[in-house]
Amino acid sequence: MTEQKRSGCPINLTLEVVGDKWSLLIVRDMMFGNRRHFRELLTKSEEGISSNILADRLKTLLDQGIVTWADDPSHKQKGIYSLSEQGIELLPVLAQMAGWGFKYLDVTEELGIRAKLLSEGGPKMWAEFMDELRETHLGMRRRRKRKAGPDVGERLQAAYEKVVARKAKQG
Amino acid sequence: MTEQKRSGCPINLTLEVVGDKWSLLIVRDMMFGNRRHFRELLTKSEEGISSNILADRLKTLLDQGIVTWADDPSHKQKGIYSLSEQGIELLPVLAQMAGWGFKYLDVTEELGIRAKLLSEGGPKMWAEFMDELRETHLGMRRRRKRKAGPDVGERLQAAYEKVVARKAKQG
DNA sequence: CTTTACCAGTATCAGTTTGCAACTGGTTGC
DNA sequence: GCAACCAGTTGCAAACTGATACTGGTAAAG
Repeated sequence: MTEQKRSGCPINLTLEVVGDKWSLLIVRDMMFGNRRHFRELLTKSEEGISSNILADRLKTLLDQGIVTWADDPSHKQKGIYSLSEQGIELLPVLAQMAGWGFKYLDVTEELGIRAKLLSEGGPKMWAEFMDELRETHLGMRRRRKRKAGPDVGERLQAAYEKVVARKAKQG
Repeated sequence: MTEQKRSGCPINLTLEVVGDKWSLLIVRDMMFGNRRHFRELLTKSEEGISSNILADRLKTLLDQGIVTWADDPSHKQKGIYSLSEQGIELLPVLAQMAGWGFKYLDVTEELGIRAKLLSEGGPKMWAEFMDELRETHLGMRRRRKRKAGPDVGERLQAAYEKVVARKAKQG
């Protein structure tokens, strides 16, 4: 109600919505890790979010229309969180942030490989990945023709696992 | 020293650096408003940042190498803040955030017009603007040939002023 | 040369947010 | 029917935020 905006600038408004240390990480985990349940987001979080913060951020992401919620028919207690179109369209923001972080910050190899590929892939790859997200989160048929090879999501995941495996072998 | 990272993920690391409600607004004002002095950033801030927060954020932006500081020869007390290459390369992040905010949030017309143009202009326009920023902040000669028309920065500013003028006339 | 305006911050302190840890109330699988 | 799992909620100390006042100095005007 009394939530007054500091200004009507699009950058400011975006920051008021997702400009904190956790919201975009939740979106990231839903996008790239396909975490859809509260417990998944909680326990598989690389950064170790705490449950009250997760609950609070999910509430605002829901209020903002960035994610949606639905019953999980397989389990009376479970709910499924999905990205909305608005949430899916945060991908380019995340991709640019990932690219910048990869270039300038002290990124670990296994967690940086996705950023590298996504950055090299550019807007075309992002659009393809967003189409895949529309399929898994919105239940939409893909507009774009399915490419011959594996999905963008699968390629990113495979590249990540390859690095993890190599590092494990090296010890 | 004891500043431990939550994870080595590029998105997380980026958020740890600029994932708060003010840092990117300071960068925005330096980029699009050419605010270079403390007082300019303080008093011309659309959102009304307070001096302690501004001082604190400038300190971390300096620590992170996103902005640099130099004496202003014209005034013994003034310093000039400039964007580094690393800071200039935050432009695509800001542009994507601006585009998303413009599309989904309650942006005012005069503050949204730059976002609209920048979004429509795409990566090519961003690259051109970044070259202009390298000129004004790094003192570099432009690599790209100077286009016939006015600068991107000038075009954005002119579009903003046009909207302001029209709204003033209307009432 | 002295008064006023401007400059870059710092200090203080109340209010808010964060985040760990423990807990609630329920469901599912064995 | 009992252990494990589910989605959160609660309590509380510590950290962070932000409005306001203030410091110590420089520049410009009269």
